Amino acid sequence: MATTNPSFMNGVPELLVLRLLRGREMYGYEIVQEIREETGEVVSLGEGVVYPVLHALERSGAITSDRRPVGGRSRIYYSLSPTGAARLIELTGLWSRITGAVQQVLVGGGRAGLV
Amino acid sequence: MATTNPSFMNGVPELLVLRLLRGREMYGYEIVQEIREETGEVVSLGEGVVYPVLHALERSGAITSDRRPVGGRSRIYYSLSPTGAARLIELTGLWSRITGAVQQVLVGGGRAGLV
DNA sequence: CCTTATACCTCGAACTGAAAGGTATAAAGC
DNA sequence: GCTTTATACCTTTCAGTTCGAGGTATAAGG
Repeated sequence: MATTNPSFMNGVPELLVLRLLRGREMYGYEIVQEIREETGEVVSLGEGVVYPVLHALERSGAITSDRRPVGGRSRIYYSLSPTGAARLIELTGLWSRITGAVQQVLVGGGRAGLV
Repeated sequence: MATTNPSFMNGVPELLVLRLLRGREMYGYEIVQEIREETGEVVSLGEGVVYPVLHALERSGAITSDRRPVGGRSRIYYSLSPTGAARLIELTGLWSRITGAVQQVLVGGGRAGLV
């Protein structure tokens, strides 16, 4: 089943967000910075990417939100739900298969019938 | 045109095509099938993706074409130019950095201050 | 005060890549 | 002889993502 439709390389922002939320609950602004930092700025998703992803994930039940005032300011903390954990596993596997496939071509040369 | 940000995850078709052409000259139809085969159908780029990529690469001087009749039918063989070889190196490095960065987040957990 | 940092948000533009369709020849099947 | 299948090229249209820019509001620092 060669997953065709959605542009085979997409959903990386979703994957990253889910993965970060696996460890602890976080709020949007924090996620934006965390991705930037942890990837050494190689991947830098803006708020215009992260917030919509968060909203879509919440709508689909993958994460839950909890609005909390912190020092006078208001933050929305998101946590991973079981659904989200499953989705994370799914996306991680997909990512792994795709990068593996690309790597296969990159190394290629004369694929010595491994598999 | 001001090269907007090309979505950090793009250009994989271009990368794959360039890589395949590194080994030998190939024609479009062949490239389509080769990608399908070599990735075990995980990545399956249609002709609607490959042909435009080939044309863009030729326009940019990364590859050259040579139309040849083979058994009554006409094929356009493409070869990598020095420019294309450089582009391949560039894209390979980019791909490597990006997948590395994503991996960094995926493994993450407690990045022990490496850098 | 006024700028900077935090923290949220949305919309429009841009770009990809997917699908589908279109042409033409050769070979194989009926 | 005719039709289907495989080869081989190509383009256009469409949908989905991501990006950038902009917009609101509070708190803190100069």
